[in-house]
Amino acid sequence: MATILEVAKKAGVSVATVSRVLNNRHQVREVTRSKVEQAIIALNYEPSVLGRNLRNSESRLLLVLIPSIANPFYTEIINGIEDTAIKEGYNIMLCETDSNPQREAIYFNLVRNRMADGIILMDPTINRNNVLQLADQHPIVQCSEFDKDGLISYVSINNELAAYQAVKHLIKIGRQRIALINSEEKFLYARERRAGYERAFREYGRSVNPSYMYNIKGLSFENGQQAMRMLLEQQEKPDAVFAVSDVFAIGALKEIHEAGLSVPDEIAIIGFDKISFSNMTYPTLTTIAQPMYRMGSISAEMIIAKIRGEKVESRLLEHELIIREST
Amino acid sequence: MATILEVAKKAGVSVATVSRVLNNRHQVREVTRSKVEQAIIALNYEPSVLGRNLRNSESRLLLVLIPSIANPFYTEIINGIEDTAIKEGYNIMLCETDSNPQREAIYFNLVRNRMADGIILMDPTINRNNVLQLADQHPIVQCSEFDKDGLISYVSINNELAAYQAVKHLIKIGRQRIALINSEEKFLYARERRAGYERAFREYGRSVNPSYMYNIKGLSFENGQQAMRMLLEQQEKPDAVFAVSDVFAIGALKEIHEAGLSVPDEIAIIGFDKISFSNMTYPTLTTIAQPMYRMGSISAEMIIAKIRGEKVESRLLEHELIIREST
DNA sequence: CTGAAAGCGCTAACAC
DNA sequence: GTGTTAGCGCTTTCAG
Repeated sequence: MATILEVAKKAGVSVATVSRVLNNRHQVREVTRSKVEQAIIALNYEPSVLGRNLRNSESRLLLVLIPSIANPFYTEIINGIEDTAIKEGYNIMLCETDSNPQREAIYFNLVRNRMADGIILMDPTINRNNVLQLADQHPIVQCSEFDKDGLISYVSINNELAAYQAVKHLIKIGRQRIALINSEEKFLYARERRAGYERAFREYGRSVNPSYMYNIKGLSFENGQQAMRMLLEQQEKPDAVFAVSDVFAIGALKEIHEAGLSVPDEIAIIGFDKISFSNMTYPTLTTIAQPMYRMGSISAEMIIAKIRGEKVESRLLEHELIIREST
Repeated sequence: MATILEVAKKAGVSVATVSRVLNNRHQVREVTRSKVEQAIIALNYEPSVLGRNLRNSESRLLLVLIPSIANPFYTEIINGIEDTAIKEGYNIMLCETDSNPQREAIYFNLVRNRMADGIILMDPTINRNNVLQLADQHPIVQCSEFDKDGLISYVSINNELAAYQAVKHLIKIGRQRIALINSEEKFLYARERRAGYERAFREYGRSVNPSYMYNIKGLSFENGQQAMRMLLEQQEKPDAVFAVSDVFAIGALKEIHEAGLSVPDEIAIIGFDKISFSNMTYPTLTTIAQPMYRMGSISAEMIIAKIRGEKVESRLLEHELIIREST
């Protein structure tokens, strides 16, 4: 494996000159440059990023932390991150926390020990103190879930408003008993979406029925299915469901099918996120579209700006109600 | 940001000693060790992996190349990779190629310039010559799709046999007109699965009907849906479909529903992979389960062994036919 | 058991 | 325009 020194010798120049052509500094004569380039080709030389990183004290790596890569909500965000990261000369290290604090600790150390230049954090279950402590020393941006105190920059959507619009849509199509399948309320998005649900009820002079509101642990299809099973066991079944994720909604839909009920005739259902599956269900799923790709690409821009020492502003992006067959 | 030198000074020892306690070398007196440890805590010191990497000429990073993170087939494999990588002190850089040769080139360079110690390659569309050239110089393992010439280590399953069993299952439940929704045959798995499909036909003395065999571009739900649409336009509709991925099968299922046909009564359908969503469709999907987690974890073990300079053997793992409601 | 010192491969002052 | 040289932060002989 050739080094810069060997290239320099072969080309009959100094390592500094080689470094200059490598980094496209324009203070190199054309003749010299081509001599160097030939030596590079002859030796099949590839500059070691290890030396460069140490010298520049940077890794050009972005750490992206998600709870689970299997959750399709994150995949499009990651696309957005990756595209802009590459454009800016960064690569991403995608890591799953499994919402496991130990893993989280390992990954946080990756930025402490300079393996990564910054973190885009998408795990909502994170320990708040640890994050704040890390944010004190290192660039960090939260995407989707965030800390309301505003100490850490974030990009997200207006969850309260989105939920409000979702439930209002169900009310407008004439539904009376609207259930809520929600996550645990330790998550900000869960609290805000419940608030939106309640606001819609208030606005139409209705009172919420706590037995129609489920907070479930976990984020999988099966969890949504379980919640729906409980809901269907009630004396008076709901005639509509607002699920705070498409994944939950799809699980719920499955359960409704198994119970032999029809969607949307007997039960209307609305999800959240607009993951690609949501268009493959039968019937297709009404949902709130989050601008996931943009959320990712803006997160990447923000974290890179922070790494460069620039000031950045948190952002709330637009969402959109997508009406399809399930309502 | 404290350096090893500052710690050494504070503890009144040399940097060598600090390095020794950092790396748990046992040739350090207990008193000295604790002096150093206190200094580390006092200074809130974190060793820089940049210096260490340069010195050791390794990055402890594994590059994982997949066509698309949105494809659920890969997500469980990645889980397997990540778990064993962490156990061995490696982290993974997950990168999407989008089956784009330019991106592929960027990522291949990551190992050439020592940003990553090795590659787990899962993109089937890769340029063969480039891979072979890279494999000549750097550790690389193929997962799932591989090169039959055996020049590069791989872990996969017996695709021909799996497809044969899938089709045999359809024959055994009495289906006469069994269609095949396949990928492009530039992929080895597509060729092998077709071979398995044909073997089952031969074994039962049937001849294949080319108009029931579709090779489609792309890997998305929509592609499966399109293929099914074509299939349903034939004078004599198929009464069963073998799709080479669950994603295709789910798209096909959607199209069958839209055509008002019932599954499995009018058309039986079998997928491939056993992604989690395959259990949430209506009806649930019969499929071939690939041992995705194990494929991932074995790939990781193999690449790490290679990095260490050990010899490794390619592996074909067991699959399993999972019969559910769609057949 | 500990320290001195060389050096991993690169970049960027600084000098000419 | 180009070369010399001093590190970036760490690990590891080699001495003692």
